Amino acid sequence: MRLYNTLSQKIEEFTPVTPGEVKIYACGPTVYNYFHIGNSRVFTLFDTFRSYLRYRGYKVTFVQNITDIDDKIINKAKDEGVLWSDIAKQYTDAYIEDIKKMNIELPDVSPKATEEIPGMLALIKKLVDEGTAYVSKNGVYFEVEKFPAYGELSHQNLEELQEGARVDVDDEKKSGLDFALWKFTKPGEPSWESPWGAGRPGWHIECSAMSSRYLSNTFDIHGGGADLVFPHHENERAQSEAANHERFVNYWMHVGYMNIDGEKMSKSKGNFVFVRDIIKDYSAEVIRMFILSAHYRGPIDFSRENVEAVKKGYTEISYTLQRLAQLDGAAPDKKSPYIKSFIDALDEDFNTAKALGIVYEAVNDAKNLILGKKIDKYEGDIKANLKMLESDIKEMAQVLKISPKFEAPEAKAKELVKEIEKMRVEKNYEKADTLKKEVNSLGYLLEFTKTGAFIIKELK
RNA sequence: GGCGGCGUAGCCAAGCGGUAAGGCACGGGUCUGCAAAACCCUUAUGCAUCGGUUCAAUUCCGAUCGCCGCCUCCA
Repeated sequence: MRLYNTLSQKIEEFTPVTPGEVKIYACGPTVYNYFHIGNSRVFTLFDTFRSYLRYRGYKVTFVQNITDIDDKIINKAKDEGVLWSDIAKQYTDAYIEDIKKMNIELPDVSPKATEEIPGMLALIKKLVDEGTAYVSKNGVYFEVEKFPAYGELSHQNLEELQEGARVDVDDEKKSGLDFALWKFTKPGEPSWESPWGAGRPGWHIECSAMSSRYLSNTFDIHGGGADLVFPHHENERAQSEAANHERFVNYWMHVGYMNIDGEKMSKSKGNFVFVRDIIKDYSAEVIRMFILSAHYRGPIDFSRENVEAVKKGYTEISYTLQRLAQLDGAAPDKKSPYIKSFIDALDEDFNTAKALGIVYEAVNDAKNLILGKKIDKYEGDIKANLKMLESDIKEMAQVLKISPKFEAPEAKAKELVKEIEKMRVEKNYEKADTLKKEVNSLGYLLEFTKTGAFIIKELK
């Protein structure tokens, strides 16, 4: 398998630290609001990636933090006149609800910042003791000058960063680029004790502490949205490597933005759609398929029209699987060449768009074989080939977690169809049409083909 | 100003040195008693523009134009 690494800006062969195991850390939500479809791109992408890694035989450990203490949470609490911890609790619960609605598996570990303070303090202490961090009036700061590799991940050099810096210069800091590891308490704000004074953690330190604790100092893959490359991941890397004197992360995976009308969807622009709203109109599978329809590193433009188009494709897959399920026979002990193409596509920097194209091709073959068309690459018994395709399509859909859910047609529908077939033989078309309408009203589409009648549960 | 990305048919989207996957839409047709979100065909001598390298470029290099993003909280 090969993956693009933000650090090297190249696609590299993926080699895990421990053979057969993959340790992944992805930055999770700051719980001050519901998450939107753009945020869910990262969650969905890593969830699908996790599924694929398992399919490829890896044991996966996936850690994703929950930032439950932060300026935005404090501000929201002030605005609403409630406790900051109530805000954190409310939106943590909402996050878990929404994740479940999206059929995203919860991480193996979901550490909360407020429960990991000791680990963060230990890390900060190391940095202070070694002189990489210093204590100022407002908090404890990481001194960027002391970490020569600073800027490598985001491909910036210090001078340019300093020139471009739009940050207000804080006289208490040695450099505008230095960032807070620990912020001393301001009146009315939550705080924890520390050797340097009461305060709360800076934003970046939690990920460094948690990834070390739950994965290891050096782990395989660190991911998140492309907007985290700088400063968040750059800072994490600086802290961790300065403290541990070990390589922090082997592969950095960054997911592109979801746009609306060509512009990044973001909470500050207000051009977002909450997952809890869109999920009312589209199934988790359709939304996931929409997200997977573009390569993860590029942008994807959200619009109802684009999701609608994907939904039609999804419906086609569902209908074909329903048709296949109604054929008797067992899958033979072999696979179509599509499985290999599918793996090849995903092995090359997780190209889900290409993989989806392969699913469609398999679906198309199945449709044609059902009609009794000859396709050169399929030899032998048609039903066996169809059952093979059914098994393969299901396999691919399961890996991508876009499996259509459907049940066998209900008994009443089957009876009616038998009756319709009888009427057709008797050329009693009037009666047949009446019965057809009855089946339609049960929510089924009917197809009469040479291979037989198919009863398909209609997707709305 | 620095850094990064993008520009492929009406729309979405792969491909990234060897002659344009796939999806949606449109149009034409076929099967069918009638149907079918059933099937077939059609749709880019062309991949923003202009140059260059090469036997060969959408793919590499350079320039130009346009769009977007990061450099400030952001997935």
